[in-house]
Amino acid sequence: MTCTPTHLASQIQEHGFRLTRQRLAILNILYDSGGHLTPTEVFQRLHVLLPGVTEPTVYRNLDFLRQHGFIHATSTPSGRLEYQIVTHSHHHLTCKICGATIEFEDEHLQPLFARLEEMTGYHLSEHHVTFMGFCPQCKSKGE
Amino acid sequence: MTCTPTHLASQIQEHGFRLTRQRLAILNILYDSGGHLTPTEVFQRLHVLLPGVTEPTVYRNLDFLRQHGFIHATSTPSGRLEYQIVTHSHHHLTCKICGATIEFEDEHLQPLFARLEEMTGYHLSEHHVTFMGFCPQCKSKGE
DNA sequence: GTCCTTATTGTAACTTGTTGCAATAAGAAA
DNA sequence: TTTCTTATTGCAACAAGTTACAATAAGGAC
Ligand SMILES: [Mn+2]
Ligand SMILES: [Mn+2]
Ligand SMILES: [Zn+2]
Ligand SMILES: [Zn+2]
Repeated sequence: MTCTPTHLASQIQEHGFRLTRQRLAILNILYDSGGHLTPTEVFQRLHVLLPGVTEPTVYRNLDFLRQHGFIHATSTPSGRLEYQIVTHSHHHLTCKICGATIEFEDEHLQPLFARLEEMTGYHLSEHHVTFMGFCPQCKSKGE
Repeated sequence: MTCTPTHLASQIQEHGFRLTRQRLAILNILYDSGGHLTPTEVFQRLHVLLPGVTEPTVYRNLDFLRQHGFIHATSTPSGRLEYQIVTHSHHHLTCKICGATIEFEDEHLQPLFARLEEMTGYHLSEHHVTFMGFCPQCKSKGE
């Protein structure tokens, strides 16, 4: 799976979507960051590259790219979205107290997904889930 | 597990927190609804009961009640939070296309949680997770 | 009941996210 | 290259959510 901005850009065009300067810049920003970015963080960096750009363009493009599978979103504990170019399928475990986040491989979720699909008839499409808990350091402090 | 507003109210006081009219009214609203409510929905209903109440009070109390385990929150696909008084431990499966949501019992998630806890040293505290996918009706239409 | 302490509230200003619509520019066609 | 179509953008106004701080009221002591 190649997930460079260049590769994603041609995917976008192959699907018949327009490759705007804004869209390409957002892909570059996400790629360079390597991790998760909030829409505000994307906007701040994008504003440097393309001074005229506005917030609605950022929100609309992040949602557009996510809807078509070019990037992934995950919910934070506070109910916001963060975006990322996912190169290896993974999920997250975040400490409710200190925020420490670790990743775990998608394969660990597959048995559960298989069972849920069998039970419910749904097709599970989630590839970037965040679970909440307490890290080893904070475990003693609270429930 | 008794989860009536009256019972939750005494729990709040037993923990040394103050039982304000606003706090009690929010519990009643969530209890009467029976399902998930957004902060805005809670505010609209609360405003009828206690005309002077403001949005920050709603957001602060929903977060307060959640933090101390009196109510539960779950993330929607659009990255917002919804709140509920959870009487039986359950999770959700939501269709990305039509929004159809079904519940499944907590016990199905326990084997995964046990394995993650063992692998990572984290203590998983999540009791109200929403997974995304495609319902049987919408399954054919998109990935 | 009155008094006291301070957790909780309302206010005002702010940040973050969304929507309708006219102006623009991506990409196809000539 | 120039022209054409329309997806995408910027703009303006709005909705949702957060914060600092002074005013209020919950609940314990008397
Ligand atoms: Mn990730
Ligand atoms: Mn629920
Ligand atoms: Zn921690
Ligand atoms: Zn559906």
